[in-house]
Amino acid sequence: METVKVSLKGDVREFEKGVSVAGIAKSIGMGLYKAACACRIDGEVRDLRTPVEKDCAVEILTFDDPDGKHAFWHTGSHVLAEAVRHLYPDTKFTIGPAIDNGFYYDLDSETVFTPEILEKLEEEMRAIVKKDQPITRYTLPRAEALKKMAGNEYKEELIRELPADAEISFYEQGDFTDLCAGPHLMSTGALGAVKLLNVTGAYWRGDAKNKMLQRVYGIAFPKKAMLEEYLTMLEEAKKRDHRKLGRELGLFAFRDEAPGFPFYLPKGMVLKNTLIDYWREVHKRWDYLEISTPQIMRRTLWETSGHWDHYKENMYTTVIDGEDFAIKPMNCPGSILVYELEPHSYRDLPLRYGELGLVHRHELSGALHGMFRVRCFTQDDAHILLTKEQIKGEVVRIAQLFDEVYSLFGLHYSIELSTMPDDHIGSVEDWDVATAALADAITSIGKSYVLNPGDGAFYGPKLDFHISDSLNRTWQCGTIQLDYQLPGRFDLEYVAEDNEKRCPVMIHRVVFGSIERFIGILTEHFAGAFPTWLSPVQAVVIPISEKHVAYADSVAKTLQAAGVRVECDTRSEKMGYKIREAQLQKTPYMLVVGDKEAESGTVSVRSRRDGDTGAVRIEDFARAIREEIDTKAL
RNA sequence: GCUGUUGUAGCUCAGUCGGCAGAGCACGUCAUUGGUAAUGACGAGGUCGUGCGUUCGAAUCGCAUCAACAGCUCCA
Repeated sequence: METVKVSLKGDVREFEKGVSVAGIAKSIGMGLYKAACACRIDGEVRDLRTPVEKDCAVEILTFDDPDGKHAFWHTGSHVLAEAVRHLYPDTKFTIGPAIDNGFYYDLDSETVFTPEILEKLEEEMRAIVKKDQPITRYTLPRAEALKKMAGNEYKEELIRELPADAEISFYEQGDFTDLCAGPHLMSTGALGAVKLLNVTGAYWRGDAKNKMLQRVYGIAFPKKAMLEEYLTMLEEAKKRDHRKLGRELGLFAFRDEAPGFPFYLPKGMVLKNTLIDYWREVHKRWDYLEISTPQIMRRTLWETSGHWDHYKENMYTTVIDGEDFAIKPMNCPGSILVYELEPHSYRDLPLRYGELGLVHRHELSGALHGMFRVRCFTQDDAHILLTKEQIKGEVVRIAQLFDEVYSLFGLHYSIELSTMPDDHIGSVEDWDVATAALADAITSIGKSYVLNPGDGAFYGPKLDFHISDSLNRTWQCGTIQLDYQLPGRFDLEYVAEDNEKRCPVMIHRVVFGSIERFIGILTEHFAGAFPTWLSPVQAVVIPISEKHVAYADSVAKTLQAAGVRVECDTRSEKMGYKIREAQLQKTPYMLVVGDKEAESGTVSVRSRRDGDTGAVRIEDFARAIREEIDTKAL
């Protein structure tokens, strides 16, 4: 008998050559076999059915491993497809992958998959899981694969894209067969608890020109309790939703009269202004010069910049004295006009123009999403003009500034490098150099990035800084965009050391992204309980009865004088009622004052986080909260 | 923009088969003056998103439209 040596977590065991990984798992124990979802052979994720033909290291992946989960959910999508096949046999299957949180299947069907139908499908899925059907894998050469999928133009298209000589793999369970690369579980019974979440539209191959399919989303777990825990987590996440909190906390609002255009309420305005104060402090320290450019500028400007050709769909336009003007969707051309006002020397570079620019963009109605995606927003923009030699150093400097800002809020971010899109201006060579410069700068400071091919701006590649919301969806906040095009289009110049005139490079960058999106992110990140320095109301004084109103007022005045945003709740309600309300408003400190406090010149401090923390002298409280605000403590 | 879903009081939501529009919270008045998450009584508040239609009669059925939500596409 020929054997192979298999290393399992450092433990080397011998098996018959050609043994499947499933067989190996079984030999270790039925528990592991049942929990196994996929495996890694010499570091590569594979199917449990893979025969082991040579000595190697094998790792059995369960649901606890991300790749194990992936296989688990991928099988979930096949079970969904089988259920659809049983109940709606005319449906054409397209693609059905696992995603970060579950799986989906894109279906082409005359039937509209309503929530009621999803329930029926879910029932059918449970029946399939209960039957514990074995899942088998086999391969076919292209011609036979095409024959097998005849009549399904989607699968045929996918098969034709594979190499002509490829052995094309299929997975089969019950009466359902799917073209699929795997890996998959060994049988449908392992799926445990399944749930279909919703149905949405999705274009075939992600192209809006193609037919829109129906995408059914689902999730599955090995145990029912895990599914319930997940659904509870989703409910909890909804409570952090900035749209809900924004209303409850009186921060911002939307009206039908202005879809996508936010209204800031008094408390939201305090938050916004506090962020802006902080932004000014940081940018002054990092040598930025603040400017402000007009809201509406002549069409010819946007023609020169290229926006009129490449961004017109998103621009609001108007006519002044019979001439076309555009409401700015971006701030860069304005900054360029400022740069042009006077000649510049290489000694002035990098020249950093900062601008809190209010921009308007006609976003598609379906894309609007609370403060995350609006049609009118303030970018904390900056345009930096510099020489090619200065690029790397400046990008490093910007990335450091970003890190300082995000760290202050305790935000985690991921970086994406977006490269040249189809619709672009400038030569491929320029794009290559610029893209490499960005990549180089990020790696040089020990950060890593994910490549996002073809997603750059039309004028240059960019580094995007993504931050997650309460549901783990990521939103682009910061961006650093390198631009070799605009300065040339405007014939910008600087006088170099050798007295020659040269054209500078431009960097566009935002840290918050937009104040609106950042406020949305912060609201969800803190679940509305902003750090004291950002809280619209930092402390509320609560007199126990009307007798104590005068003292409460004096406490409020003392704190006001110390620069604390304080309110005094003098309504004739019981203390418990006022505390409850202040707590629900996530006010950092509640200062309860009654006879004892009035006599001793103290306040009884209740923190929203730690509850009643006892009485302190008013001056001491003022000093402590001042310190907390000044250090911008989390 | 596309696909699906949802619009009833400021908020959260009931409203059965087409037959007088409902609750809790919030709001107002009055009483209560209190010690760390909701005091009590009374009161006011809605053209049921909007328009057109079907019907003796529409919150309820149909069509259109607006907005929101989930996702796709797009994007800070």
